[in-house]
Amino acid sequence: MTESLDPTDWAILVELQRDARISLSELGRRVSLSASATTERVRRLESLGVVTGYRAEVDLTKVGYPVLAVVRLKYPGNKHEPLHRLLRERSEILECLRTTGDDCYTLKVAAASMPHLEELVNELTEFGSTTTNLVYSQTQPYRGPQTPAKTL
Amino acid sequence: MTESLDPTDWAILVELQRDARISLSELGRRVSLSASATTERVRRLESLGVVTGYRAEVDLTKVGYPVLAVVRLKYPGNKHEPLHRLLRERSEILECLRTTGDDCYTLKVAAASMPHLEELVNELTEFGSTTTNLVYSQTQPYRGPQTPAKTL
DNA sequence: GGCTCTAGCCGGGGAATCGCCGGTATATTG
DNA sequence: CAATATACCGGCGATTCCCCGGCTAGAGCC
Repeated sequence: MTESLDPTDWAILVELQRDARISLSELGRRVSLSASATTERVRRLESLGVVTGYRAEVDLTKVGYPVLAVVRLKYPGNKHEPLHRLLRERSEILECLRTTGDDCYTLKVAAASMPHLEELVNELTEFGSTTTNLVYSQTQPYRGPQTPAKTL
Repeated sequence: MTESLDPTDWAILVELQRDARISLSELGRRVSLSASATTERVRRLESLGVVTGYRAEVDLTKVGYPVLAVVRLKYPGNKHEPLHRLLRERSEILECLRTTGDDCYTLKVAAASMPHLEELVNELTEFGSTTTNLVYSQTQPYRGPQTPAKTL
C-alpha cells in the first residue's frame, strides 16, 4: 500500500494482461521506458502483490474438456474443509466463488462429457443442493481491469 | 487436430499455467527436455490453439476494484449487439458466460465501490432482470485443467 | 531385409535479452 | 543548503532466444 498506480503502471498492467510473455525490453518499448526502468516497475508490482502471477490460458475444448458449466451450491452446513479438499483435488473445478444469497457457492466446472459432468455434480451434491447451467459460449476467456477506478 | 497431447505436453501446460513467464530453457529443465525441443512443443501448442494466450493475473483489490459480484441476467430479447458492446466497453465486466436456464447470462463483475456496482447493475438491467450476489472470497483466482480427461 | 520419409530431439552460433551495477536529475526532508 | 530518496538511463557479463543443420527411431513400402 498504498502508492496508487500511475498511468505507466496501468499501461504495463494492460500489456501484461494482453500478453504476459513479451520480453521486458519489448514491454519497455510499448510503454516508452527503458528496459531497466520497466524491470524495476514490474518487480515492484509483483512484490506489492498487484500482479499475483502469470498464467497460460488453455482452450478447454482442445484439451478434452468441451463441457463447461456453472454450478451453484446451496450449502447449509459450516464444515468447509471437505469441500475445500474437493476443490483442491478436482482440477475440473476451475473457479469457486463464495457469495451472498441462497446459493453460497458459485462454481465454474469443466468436464470431458455429460457423464463426467454428472459425476462431478453428484460429488458436489454431497454437500448440498446444486443448480447446474451449461455454458453455450463465453465472450472473452478472461479480462482484467484496464483503467484506474474512478473515485466517487 | 487432433493429435492428442502426450504427458510431456501436459507437463508443459501445467508449468505454463503455474508460471507463464519462465524461460523456455527453465521450462525445458522442468519437463526434462532440451530448450529447442521445448520451444518447438510450445510453438506447436500455440499454433494448434491449445494455448490461447498468456495473462498476468492482477489483484483486483489492490488496483482499486475491491467489490466483486456475480450478476445473472435474464435477457428476454434476442438483440445481443448492445449487450456485446457494453461488454467490450466496460472492462469491469470480467467474464460473461451465456448459459442454459432462466438466467441467460452469468457475469462476473468487479467494481470500485457499492455505488459503482449499482451503476453497473443499472446498466445491465436495461437489458433484462438481474440477480446480483456479492462475492466474499474466491478460493483460487483461476486454474485450468491439469490432467488429461479420462475417456469414458 | 533394405530403403525412404517423417517426427522429434539435440547441439551450435549469432543476436537479443536479462540481471545487476553505477551515475544522473528531480523532489522531499531536515 | 546538504542529505536522502525516487525514478530513470546506460553499460557490462551471463543467460536466453532463435534459427539452422544433423542425428535417431519408427512407419510405410517395395
